[in-house]
Amino acid sequence: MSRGRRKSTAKVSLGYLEMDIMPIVWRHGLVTVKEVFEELYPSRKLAYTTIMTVMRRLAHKGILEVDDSVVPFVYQPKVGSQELAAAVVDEVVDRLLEGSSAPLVLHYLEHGKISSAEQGKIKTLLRGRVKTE
Amino acid sequence: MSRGRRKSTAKVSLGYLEMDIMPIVWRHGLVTVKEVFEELYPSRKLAYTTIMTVMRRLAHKGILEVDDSVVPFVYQPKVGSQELAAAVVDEVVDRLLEGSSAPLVLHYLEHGKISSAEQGKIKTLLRGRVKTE
DNA sequence: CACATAATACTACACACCTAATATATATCA
DNA sequence: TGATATATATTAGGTGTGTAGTATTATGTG
Repeated sequence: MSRGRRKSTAKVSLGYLEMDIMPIVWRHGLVTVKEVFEELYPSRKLAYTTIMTVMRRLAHKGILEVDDSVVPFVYQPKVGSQELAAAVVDEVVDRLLEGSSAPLVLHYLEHGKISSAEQGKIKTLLRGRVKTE
Repeated sequence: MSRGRRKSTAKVSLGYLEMDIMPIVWRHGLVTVKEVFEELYPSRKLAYTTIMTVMRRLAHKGILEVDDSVVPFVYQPKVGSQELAAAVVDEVVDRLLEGSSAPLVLHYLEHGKISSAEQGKIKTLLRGRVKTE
């Protein structure tokens, strides 16, 4: 059945500030600490060095990649948003829901905002599904 | 669009051990520290007092309720698994995916195990959906 | 090149969570 | 009721994350 191992991104655990920074990085693709700092500043009055510390930690975790051959350093994401979100959420699903994602899916279908386009994708997926169980 | 407040369960944040304990509590409904300890022990060789400390913390967070009128104390969940999982995952979705749950839903429809019964529910839901967005 | 400016490195503190040892209180049994 | 077993309370160390100050290094400018 090859339900295979928890794939690549193992041992994922992110703090809230780390999570808040990631979307900015994804939007930019290549980004400096300063750019993240300035984009985040209006909503979160954090020190520049705070952002730097956190971005360094993200790099240390393998979630960001740093090019330190130029100054200021240029950061870029090593994993995509869906991949990372799925990895983080998997930890929760595995623990709280003991692996069954269905309740969560139902929850979001009921309460989340899903565009028509996405509903279409879902229907298509459902048609072609192999019923696992 | 009433992006409204995060409903009841506000400020949800659980550690991994806290999460590992919750399914046991849900299964029992009413449970003592000892029962949780014994059920968890085969897979996690933790001290009895460790479980006690964590369960007390969960109670402090309002996730468990304690009846200390009897000894040993009896704990019970104050929130259901789906509700709690959704609250925790919402934090991640709001941050990493900036609120759009669709990518996650698609991810689980593709990679998660969804029973036929659940697929049926999903289809029904989809049929009756108000297309938001 | 000297100085100002910008960036990075280092250090640190607070709090949450995991873990558990030790101390104290509560039941239970002979 | 005294001893024993059981449970709870207290205390604490280690690590991760949020936050940021200070020190050091690199860059740009006159």
